[in-house]
Amino acid sequence: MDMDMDMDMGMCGLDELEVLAMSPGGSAASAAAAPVASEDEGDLRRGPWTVEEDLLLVNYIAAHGEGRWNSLARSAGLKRTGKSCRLRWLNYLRPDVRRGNITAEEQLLILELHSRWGNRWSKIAQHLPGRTDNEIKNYWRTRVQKHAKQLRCDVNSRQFRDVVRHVWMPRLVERIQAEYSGGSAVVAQAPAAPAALVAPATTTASAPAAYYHPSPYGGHGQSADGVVPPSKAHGGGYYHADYYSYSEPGQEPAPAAMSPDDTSSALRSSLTDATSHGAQHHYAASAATPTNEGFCGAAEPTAAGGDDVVQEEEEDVFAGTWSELLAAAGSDGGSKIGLPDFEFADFEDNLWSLEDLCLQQLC
DNA sequence: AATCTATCCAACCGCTGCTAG
DNA sequence: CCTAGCAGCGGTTGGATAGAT
Repeated sequence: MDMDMDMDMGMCGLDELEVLAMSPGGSAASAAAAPVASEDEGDLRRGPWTVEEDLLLVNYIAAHGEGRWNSLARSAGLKRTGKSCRLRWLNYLRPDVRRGNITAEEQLLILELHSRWGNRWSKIAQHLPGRTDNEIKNYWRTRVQKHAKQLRCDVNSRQFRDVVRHVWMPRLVERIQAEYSGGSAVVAQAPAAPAALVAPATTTASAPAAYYHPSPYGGHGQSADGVVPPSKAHGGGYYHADYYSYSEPGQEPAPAAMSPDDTSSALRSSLTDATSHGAQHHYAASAATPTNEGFCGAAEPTAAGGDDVVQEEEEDVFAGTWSELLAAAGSDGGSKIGLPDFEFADFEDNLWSLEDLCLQQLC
C-alpha cells in the first residue's frame, strides 16, 4: 500500500538492537527495519513500533489510563496517531493480552461463535479472554480459510460450515475431553504463569516493568504459552481454568455459567453431554440447531451478496457427497463412505488433520 | 548455499457509528 | 438538526521467518 516508510538502520545502536531482539513487536530485524518518521503528515511515525515508543505508551497509560487516544498520543510524546497508539496498546502492550497457540478450547469457541456471528471479530474476541480481535481474525484467515481452500469450498459455504460443525468441532471436543481426562487438561493449556517481566536495558527507572512483558513470539512459527494469569480475563472479566465459566467483566466468577448469552453454556453442556454419550455425535446434534442453520447463507452480512450464488452452486456440486460424509460422521462410524474429492495429505496441523478425522470417524 | 514458497502477524487503511458542541 | 471529531471495527498489506526445493 502506501507504506512508504523510510528504512533507517541507523536509528538503533547495537545495544539497542540486542534489546530489540527480545522486545515486543518481534525480531531485531523487524525492529531494526522500523522506519523513522515519514515526514509527511506532520512528522507522524508509521510502521513497527520501537521499544522506546512502547515504553512511552505503557508508562503514560500506567500513569494516566487509556482513552482519548489522539490527545494521549500527543501528551505521551508519541509521534503516532491515536489510532496507532490504541491498536498497539490493545493488540500488544495491554498486560492481559494473551498470545501464542490457540488452544483447542479457543478454536472450538471461535468456530462456534463465528458460526453465529460471522466475521464479528471484536464480538468473538470478547468471549476469548486475552485474545484480540486481530489475532482471532488472523487465525481465521490463516488457518480456517486455508483448510476451506484445501477442501475446495468457500469458507462460508454450507459444506464447509457443516464439516466444521459436524466433524471438526466434535473432534475438538474429543480432544478437549482427552485433555481433561488425561489430567493435563485445560489447566495445562492455560498459561502457567505470567511471563517473566523483562524490561529492556533502556528502560528507565520509572518504566513500569510490570506492564512490560516480552513478546512470546520469535517470528515465524512462534509457539508460546499465553501470558494471561488464569484468573484475570480480557476486559476485566474472570477467566477460569474451565473457561466455560467465563463471566462478564464486573461479575464475580461463578461456578455456573454466567455467559452473556447461551454460548458458553451451550458449549459446556455439549461437552458434558459428550462426555457421557460420545463426543462427536452428541455435539453435532446440539450444534446443528435450527438457530445455527438459520445462520447459513447469511454468514457475511456485510459481504457482497453475490456470494450466495456461489454458495448455491457449491451446494449443487458437493451436496450429495458432503451429505454422505456428514451422515457417516453422524451415524455409526463403521460404515465406509466415498470421500469427497479433496486432498488430505497436506494437513500437517494435527488439530485440523482431516486425514486423522477420516480415520477416526469415517473409515 | 541459494532461491523460492508458504505462513504468520503487526500494523495500516477506510468505513461506520456515536457523541458533544 | 447538523457537523466535526473520535473510537472502534473489519479488511488488507507488507515484512520477517521457516521450510522446501
